[in-house]
Amino acid sequence: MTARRDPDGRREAIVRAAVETIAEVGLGQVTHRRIAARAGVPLGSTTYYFPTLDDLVAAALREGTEAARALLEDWAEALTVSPDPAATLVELAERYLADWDRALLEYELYLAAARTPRLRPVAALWTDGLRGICARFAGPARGFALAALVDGAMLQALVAGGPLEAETLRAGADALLSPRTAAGST
Amino acid sequence: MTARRDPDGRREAIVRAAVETIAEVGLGQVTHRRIAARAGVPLGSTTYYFPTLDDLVAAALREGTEAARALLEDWAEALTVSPDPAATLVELAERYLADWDRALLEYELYLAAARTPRLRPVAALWTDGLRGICARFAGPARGFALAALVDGAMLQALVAGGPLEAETLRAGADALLSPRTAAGST
DNA sequence: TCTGTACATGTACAAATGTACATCAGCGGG
DNA sequence: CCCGCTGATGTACATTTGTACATGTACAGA
Repeated sequence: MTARRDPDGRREAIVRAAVETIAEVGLGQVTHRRIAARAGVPLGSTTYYFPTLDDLVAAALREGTEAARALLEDWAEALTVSPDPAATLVELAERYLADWDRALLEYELYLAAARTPRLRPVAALWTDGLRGICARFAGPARGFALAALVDGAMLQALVAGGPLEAETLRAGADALLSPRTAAGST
Repeated sequence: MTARRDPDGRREAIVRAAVETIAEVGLGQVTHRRIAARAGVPLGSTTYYFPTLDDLVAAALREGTEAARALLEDWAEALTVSPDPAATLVELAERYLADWDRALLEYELYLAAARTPRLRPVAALWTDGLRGICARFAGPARGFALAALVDGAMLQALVAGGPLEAETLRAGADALLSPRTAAGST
């Protein structure tokens, strides 16, 4: 049975393949041919749906990041009902990092955004989301610090090629979430 | 006056050009030709001194990171004599980030190390150095958290394309360096 | 059934790239 | 000055890549 036409589905399959390809080989090694092969479509399809490779990559980064950001809603909920937000935050970060590809994609996006201003709104999907959540529990300044800590701790785990250092993040979260000033401080 | 032979100097010039090229265009767009042009040497020189582009890139990453790590000794000294280590740390991070290229190189290295285990020892030059210093002031767990916070805060500044958020880092450093448990806690 | 439009494909091509290496140049010692 | 070794150069080449597009196919409406 020959597949029926499904332009939307095909376009999405290409974007999904691009997400996976970026995670696997990094932005610098992404090619049309790699994406096409991964999506199981002919080479010409990638340029049919996207004018340039940059456009395809941008679409992939956006899609990957939107998926990650959607997770943050679960984070917010889990932290809200948790009797121990610091411990919960550690668990959430560990779980996030368990999907290595997703984490790599995030940092690929960060580095790309550092060089390419038009990607910054995409990167902000995650950073602003995370910061917003952390600020809800620790106030603005400490909350933003907590978000930076989470990002930094996960990055360091990636660099070391190992798991998140739970005690490190736990100690930091404890300090930043300590009841001393979190709720009422400016 | 024709330049005399200086193989060591030439090799270093190539590595230096590679460092600058990586910072400028990112690891994914680094080419022999770009490095050679930047170093002001003929194309063949890059392959004369380095068997592969990967070897040249690795040498550049190492050199760039060693230079950055050497700065950490200044950090240690400044923090030691400072009456307000948190404020000093913020200043040091701000100054580090003022050299945008250097900061970009660091994160390029991080991301590369996440994918390429043989680069991890190079990345560890910075992460271990920073962690060691922070641990000296905040103890192991909180010190490691502080190091992650510094890395995360700088990364977020790069992503946003703006300056370091001093208040954020300041708030985090204050919390992690608070006298409550820093000196004696395990 | 025919037709026009949209979807899809695979080829072609110019440009770029890493690498290899034949050849040339510099230099020091005899 | 000559020679051999080391340093240096620029060309060549096979491969890869992004992009363009002619051609073919699918499909809905008349």
